[in-house]
Amino acid sequence: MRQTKAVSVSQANAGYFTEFDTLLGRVTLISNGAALTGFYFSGQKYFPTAVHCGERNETLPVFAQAQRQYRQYEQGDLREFDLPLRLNGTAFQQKVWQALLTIPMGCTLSYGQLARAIGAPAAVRAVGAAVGRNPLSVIVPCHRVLGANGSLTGYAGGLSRKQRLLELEGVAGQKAECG
Amino acid sequence: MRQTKAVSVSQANAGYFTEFDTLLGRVTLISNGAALTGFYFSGQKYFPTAVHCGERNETLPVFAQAQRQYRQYEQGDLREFDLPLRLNGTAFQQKVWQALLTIPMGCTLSYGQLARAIGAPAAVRAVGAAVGRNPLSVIVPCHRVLGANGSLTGYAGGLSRKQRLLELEGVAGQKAECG
DNA sequence: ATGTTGTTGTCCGAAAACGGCGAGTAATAC
DNA sequence: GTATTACTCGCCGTTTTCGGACAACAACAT
Repeated sequence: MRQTKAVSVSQANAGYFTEFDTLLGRVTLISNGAALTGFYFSGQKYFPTAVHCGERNETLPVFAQAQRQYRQYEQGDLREFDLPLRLNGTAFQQKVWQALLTIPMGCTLSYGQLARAIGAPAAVRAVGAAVGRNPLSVIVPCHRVLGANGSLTGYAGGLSRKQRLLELEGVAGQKAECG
Repeated sequence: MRQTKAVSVSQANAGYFTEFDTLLGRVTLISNGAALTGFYFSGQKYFPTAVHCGERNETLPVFAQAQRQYRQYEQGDLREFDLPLRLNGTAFQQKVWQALLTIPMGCTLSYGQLARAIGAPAAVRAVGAAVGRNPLSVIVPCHRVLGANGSLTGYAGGLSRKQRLLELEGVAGQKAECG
């Protein structure tokens, strides 16, 4: 009677979640109670399994805060999110996501530039993978990363969302490297 | 720069813990907030890493309840614990631990008997391993399992503790199978 | 444009190692 | 002759390790 995999520690789940609707579709927010740990568009790739989402919670301050700021962002009235975040991931992923946080609105970067920025110039594909696993869409602006030739390449939430986010930020599709 | 293992989900920790002293040394209790999930003697093997313990909490009802009952047990005034428990483990481990819960105070069983009891008569060593990983010392009475020849064999909290627990329960070291 | 190749972190499955045993056999102790 | 001890080997779930496949790239060749 061999077992498939084993739940091992299991420790129930990580916290709370809520949902709200945006111009780009329904969004699920996830939190550990204090910081925001997830921002996923509906149907998004790598969406965490239910067990990681925890229980629904409509009163968490960080959720209200995130929604408020997202509304402003959506209207073009917010250029930078200011929220308690918690990025759960490997050391490599953390480095990549931290680097993403430094890309200002309206600017873009290529995967290669990003790789060089974190000191792993050859790990370009690995960077691509890490960018794809970004748990905080929009807030950690992985949509500001384009191919070296300016192509959209990919987006866990779908390329059309990436396109619209960039338009919203005033990037018409081509590269817009800043500094 | 290969990485060792990756924290992957991590999801912070599982809940709360507290500590108290007993005749057999300091004990750490762990809980998810509702049920008791851990009872570990200080220095015990397989003690969960800090990340699983959560934050200190001195007011949790289940902690008070557990300490009260343990005091009574320690004095020989309690023959059976009555607490909300939560056993986190693989399916196999759960079966083993559940079986342990049915061994009455003052009785013992061998690893082989235990294996047969859960319907896996050949999985004797696996049973031994599972018994060793028991997260709720004393409460899930893994100390009541002896070798087929009545020897103490092993105990995550140290053989002397196993010995003393058995003495407390009126088992003088030899087998005391009940039924 | 299209195809090919180099690179590297992560995921996943397979395989091996590891025990809180126990039964059976062989080697001693009376 | 019994009775103990010592050793060997099979058992099986879990944990660790290891190797291969994959990918939101980029540079180069054609």
